[in-house]
Amino acid sequence: MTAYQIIKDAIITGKYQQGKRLTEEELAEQLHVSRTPIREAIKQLESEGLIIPFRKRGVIVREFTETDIRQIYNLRALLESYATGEAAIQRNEEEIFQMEQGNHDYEQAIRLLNNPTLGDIESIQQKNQSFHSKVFAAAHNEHVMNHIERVVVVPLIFRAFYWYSEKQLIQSIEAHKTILQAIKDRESDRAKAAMHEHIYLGRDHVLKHIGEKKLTAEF
Amino acid sequence: MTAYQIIKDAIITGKYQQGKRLTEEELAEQLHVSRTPIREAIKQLESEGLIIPFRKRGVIVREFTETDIRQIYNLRALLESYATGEAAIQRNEEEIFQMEQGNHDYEQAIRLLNNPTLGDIESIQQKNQSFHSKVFAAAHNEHVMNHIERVVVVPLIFRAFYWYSEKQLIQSIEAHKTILQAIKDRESDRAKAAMHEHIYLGRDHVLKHIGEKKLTAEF
DNA sequence: TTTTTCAATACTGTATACAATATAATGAAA
DNA sequence: TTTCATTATATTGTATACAGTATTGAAAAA
Repeated sequence: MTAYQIIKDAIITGKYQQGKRLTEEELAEQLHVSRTPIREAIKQLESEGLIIPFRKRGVIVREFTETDIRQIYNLRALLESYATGEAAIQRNEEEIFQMEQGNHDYEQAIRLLNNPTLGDIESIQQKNQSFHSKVFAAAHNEHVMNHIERVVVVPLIFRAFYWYSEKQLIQSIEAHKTILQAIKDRESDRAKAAMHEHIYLGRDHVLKHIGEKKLTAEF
Repeated sequence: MTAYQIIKDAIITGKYQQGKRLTEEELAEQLHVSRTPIREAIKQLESEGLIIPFRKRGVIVREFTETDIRQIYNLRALLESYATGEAAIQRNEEEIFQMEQGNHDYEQAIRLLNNPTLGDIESIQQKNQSFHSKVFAAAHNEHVMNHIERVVVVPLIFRAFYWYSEKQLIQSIEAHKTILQAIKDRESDRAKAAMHEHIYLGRDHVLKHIGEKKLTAEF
């Protein structure tokens, strides 16, 4: 694990809470490395928008407002739906197989769920992302892919899965199946629209819950 | 000027040609700085996709194929048209004024053009970008803005403005005016579509000319 | 008390030396 | 002559010292 990954994880999981100030020296000591790799990590995280400079005295972990979250999800919807539409045109049989497998894994993980732990949630989240990635890969468009990967990962949002009811999780499997079928049928517009809607459902789910329960580190 | 900006400019202007290999030490010597700021610059340029690692022995300036150019312009069209549609909804009077001023400056620069030098072309290009930026600013969406800023860099390498005829330049002023009017009228879809088309014209212009005259550093 | 000036300090920014490592070159074995 | 193992070398990765600078705090002036 690089310093970059460690710090990023600490932010995403909420170990470094929003608004927390970080200095190079402090991080270097915590991770038992020199300031050099820490500086590198900070620069990168800054460019990703996860931290922001704090008047030449280190950085602070960025706080995301409801507006930020809405804008980020809308951007995701824009990019991912575009890529999905392209995937419906460019995909080959091998990629169809990969996507089917990806969604199968996702479905399995959900069906086996019972009294989920934080680790289970993370695993589900990861399998969901893996399915999405397989869809984008089928678009054969490196540039769109890069932009999708750069869309800000909002801290603590992985917990959205924690808030899903069993019914909602099963609906998300169905959404994946709809997307996949449209891609198989080369119905580009339909695949695109289905992905768009799928992400909007996720967005609204998150927005509904951040109101109820503020995103904090306590779990 | 930071090391980052110097190297980036050298790539955009073609001083460092596509395929050229660069090492930290070499760059450090050329720019009369130590390897530290060079490393920082390289990391950033790598993340922007302008250079790619060359088997742990420095980096090479990335080469872009016709497919890359098409994909990048399509992505630009997607993001910029989205932002333009949002701008038509979110804009305020001050921003309208800024956009008008921006396009006025662009028009002036073109009308005064006569036997243009490379500097003139660069100035026009910059004024065009300035107008576009003012449109995106009116969208009040930092996240989309960040993505747009990342996608407009590569097209700079291909110097679209160098090949524009006077007639085409005047057409681009008109396109800006159409976009601006739609934003003023809060006609979101129309503004979006006009921007989309404007960028597609730019794309096709570039694609047409990369075949004719190879893009080299001699200028 | 409020504002201004100045010094202290808490940092970041840069240079440099050295460690680690992948690649290239060399020579030995097949 | 080709393949494999070994050494040399080019180059990145990391630690560290010191330079530079904005911010803070303290003292002096208003």
